[in-house]
Amino acid sequence: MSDDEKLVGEFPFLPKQERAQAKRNALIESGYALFHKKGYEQTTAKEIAAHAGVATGTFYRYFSDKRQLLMSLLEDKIETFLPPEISWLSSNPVDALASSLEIHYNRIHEFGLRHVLPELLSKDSELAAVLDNARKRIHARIFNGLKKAGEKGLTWDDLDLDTLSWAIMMIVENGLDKTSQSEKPSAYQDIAKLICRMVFPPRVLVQLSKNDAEAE
Amino acid sequence: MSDDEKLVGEFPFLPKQERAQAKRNALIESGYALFHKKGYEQTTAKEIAAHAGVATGTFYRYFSDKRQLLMSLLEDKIETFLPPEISWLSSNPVDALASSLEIHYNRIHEFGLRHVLPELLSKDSELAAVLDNARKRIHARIFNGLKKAGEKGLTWDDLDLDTLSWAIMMIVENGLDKTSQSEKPSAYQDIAKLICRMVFPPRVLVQLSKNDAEAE
Amino acid sequence: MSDDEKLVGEFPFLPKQERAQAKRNALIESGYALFHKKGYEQTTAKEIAAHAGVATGTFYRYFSDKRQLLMSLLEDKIETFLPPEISWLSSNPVDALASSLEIHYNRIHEFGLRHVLPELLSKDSELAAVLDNARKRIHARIFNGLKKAGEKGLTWDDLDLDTLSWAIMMIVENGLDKTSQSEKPSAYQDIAKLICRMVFPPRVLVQLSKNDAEAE
Amino acid sequence: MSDDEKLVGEFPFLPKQERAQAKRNALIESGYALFHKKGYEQTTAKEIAAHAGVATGTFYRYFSDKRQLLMSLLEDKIETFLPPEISWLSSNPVDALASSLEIHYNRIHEFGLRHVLPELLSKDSELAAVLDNARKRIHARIFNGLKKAGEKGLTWDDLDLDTLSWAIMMIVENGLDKTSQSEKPSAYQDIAKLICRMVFPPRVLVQLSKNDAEAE
DNA sequence: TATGAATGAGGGTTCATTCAT
DNA sequence: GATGAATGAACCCTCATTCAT
Repeated sequence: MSDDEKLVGEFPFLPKQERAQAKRNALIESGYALFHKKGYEQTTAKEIAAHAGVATGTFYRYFSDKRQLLMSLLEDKIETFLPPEISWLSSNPVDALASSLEIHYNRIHEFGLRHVLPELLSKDSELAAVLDNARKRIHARIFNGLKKAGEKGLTWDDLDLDTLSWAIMMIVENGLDKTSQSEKPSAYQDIAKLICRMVFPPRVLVQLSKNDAEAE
Repeated sequence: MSDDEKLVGEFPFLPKQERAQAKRNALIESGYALFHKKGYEQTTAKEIAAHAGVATGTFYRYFSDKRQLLMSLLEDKIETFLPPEISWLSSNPVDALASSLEIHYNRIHEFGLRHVLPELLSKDSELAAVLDNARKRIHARIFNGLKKAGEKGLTWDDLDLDTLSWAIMMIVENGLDKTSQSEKPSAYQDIAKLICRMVFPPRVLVQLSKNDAEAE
Repeated sequence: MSDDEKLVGEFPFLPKQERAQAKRNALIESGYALFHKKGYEQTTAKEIAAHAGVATGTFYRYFSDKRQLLMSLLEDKIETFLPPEISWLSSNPVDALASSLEIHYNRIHEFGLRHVLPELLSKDSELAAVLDNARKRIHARIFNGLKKAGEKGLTWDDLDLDTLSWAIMMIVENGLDKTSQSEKPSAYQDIAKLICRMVFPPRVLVQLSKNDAEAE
Repeated sequence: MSDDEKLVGEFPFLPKQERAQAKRNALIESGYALFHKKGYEQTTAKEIAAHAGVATGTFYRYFSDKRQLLMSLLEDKIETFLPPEISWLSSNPVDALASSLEIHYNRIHEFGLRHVLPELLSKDSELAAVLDNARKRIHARIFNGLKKAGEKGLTWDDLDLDTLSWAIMMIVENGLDKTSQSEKPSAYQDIAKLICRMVFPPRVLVQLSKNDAEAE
């Protein structure tokens, strides 16, 4: 399956750029894996290089230092932070939300770098900017979804959308693993229900599910 | 010239134990201040000792290492994490909650170690345990408050209290500073309202404020 | 766009050897320029190659290492060290010497490698030999000039020509820039006068300038 | 002979400050020895520490880096650069100068750092300043000696003292080792004679030695 | 006990040199 | 030949920890 072996007689190479790209990616993946496993400060450039199967010096061909690798890593992976679009207008918002949450929590969990970042933020404003930007995008995405729902007259009419988006983000952003001792199957349903109660007045929820029932 | 040498046969002001205790405290406070300002990894034992006005070696008489100082520090300060008791039963739960939130956010903000901790957790399970324990206490406190309210029939009747407590904790634990660009005066009110909507059905909120009005 | 590719069936302008020679020269010139600007130790092979417009590896086709390039460089440029022939017999030796000095100081100054070499000498006897050889040639040139003047009976009759040549070399070799704060226009004249006093007894100087006056 | 062993029962220490000073000195001496032997760039901080019998880190307690050790070293040793006071007024200036030269050349030779410095000067202006200052002191010392002789009417009356001092400095500063192949016993005498010819008109030299003869 | 000088392993980074393409 | 990515030994420097005083 290796890209290096095709036909007879070996053509053992990718064009230069691709090979370099591959190496760069290997370093990013190694950085990711090791930051994830051991934390950022505890991981050395040497280790990352070794894990990627290249020499120490090669690390510095692709990245000016460890920090810059982290930045690249984040830019590559930051999409993971974005929650999926939430369809508030669906006939059954609780279920829809629950399934969105499940997908998102899994992605977040898979992207295990959240706990690596906080200490760095205070001393690295560029990094902070990258993350802050990601956060703003999440917030905006939630905000816009809610706004559409609001325009249809579905939400509470005295909502502060900014605060609400933020609160949802807080819930969405923090994995379930914190209290994972319980890990009950209905967790996503329960969270979805809570969030819906912040968003919709009860009558809307009833109405929506009635539509749902009729539609069946 | 030392404080310890005056006249003959001087009495040290504090019994030995107390003086040692004072030194220990000075180290903890210095550690706290420096971790806060520069981050945990960026702070050296020497700096902490210097800041506390003792010699480097003295640090190691009181703490086996930097990590252990952090643990002690947390045990001293962890109370700050605990939100104040929330009086869900108050006649005006939104206002009561808003004011509790404000107090708590301020305390959390003042305790600036939150951003120092996460990376350490992954490699130090003992530390994780300390924090997890704090978290459990917060959760329990919220949980119990809600339970009492539930027993009075005030809350939604299909609540999963565990999940709800957790969601409130997520909102409560994460400072407002994240989206601090807005920083509107009504922020606490808005958050409190959202939380109350997760907890109480509308009619209860109406009822409670009616009581409130009548009481006046 | 390369110079090598124009039309079909292009003739390379230079035979292979010449092109190689050109590359070699480019490397030497680049080495010279960079050693001059940044010092020997501070200049990397990569930089020299880049400055010469060739790949790093190409450097090592032409020179076994950086040191060897320096040697070649010196062999190319060492002529600059040689002071111009000094015409002691001229009717006005002071003026003649002054003008020779001016020319030589300028050449020495333009060849800015003097400050690069000394440290290398102690650890590289081959390099030391190259420079020592250059020095011997300078010494010999001065020595022979003086000898001719001596044979005409013009110099002090108790001169040790070896020592005198050496002393002149010391003065000639070290630029004026050391005490350049003064930088007076008469500097070369003054030095020339001093040197002439080491070489000629006063009466010869008088005699020579008398001839000079008569000749006019 | 060690300072550590006196009497019975060992009193194995110097007061703290002295021990620190001793260590600092050991480092300076080691730096000196190694710079001398291998050159500045070729000597590592680790080596200096090892040679001084201390750990690498100890080096950095006493010096911020290698460069700073060099500066201290120079400040310690720079006196060696200063030639001894030259007594131009002595009855036999050639002999007096010859003996001064011999002393100075030996000192210079013993202080083998001259060849270490030049490359550094171009990139380290602080270091350049230290050396420039030393040079100025040498120049001033020679200058003043000459001035006194001039005031007594002993020297050529059309001397530019600045240039003359500089020329003498060039001769004095550069060891004999350059052309050391010859190394004849009369070398100092010969040089002294040359210098005296730059300074004194012949009649003064004659006069002075006549005085000398009479005094005997 | 308190001190702070000393330790030395280990981190980040550079660069002369090689070698597959 | 020419290329330039890759190598890895070696550099500089830091700092957690020890220990003689």
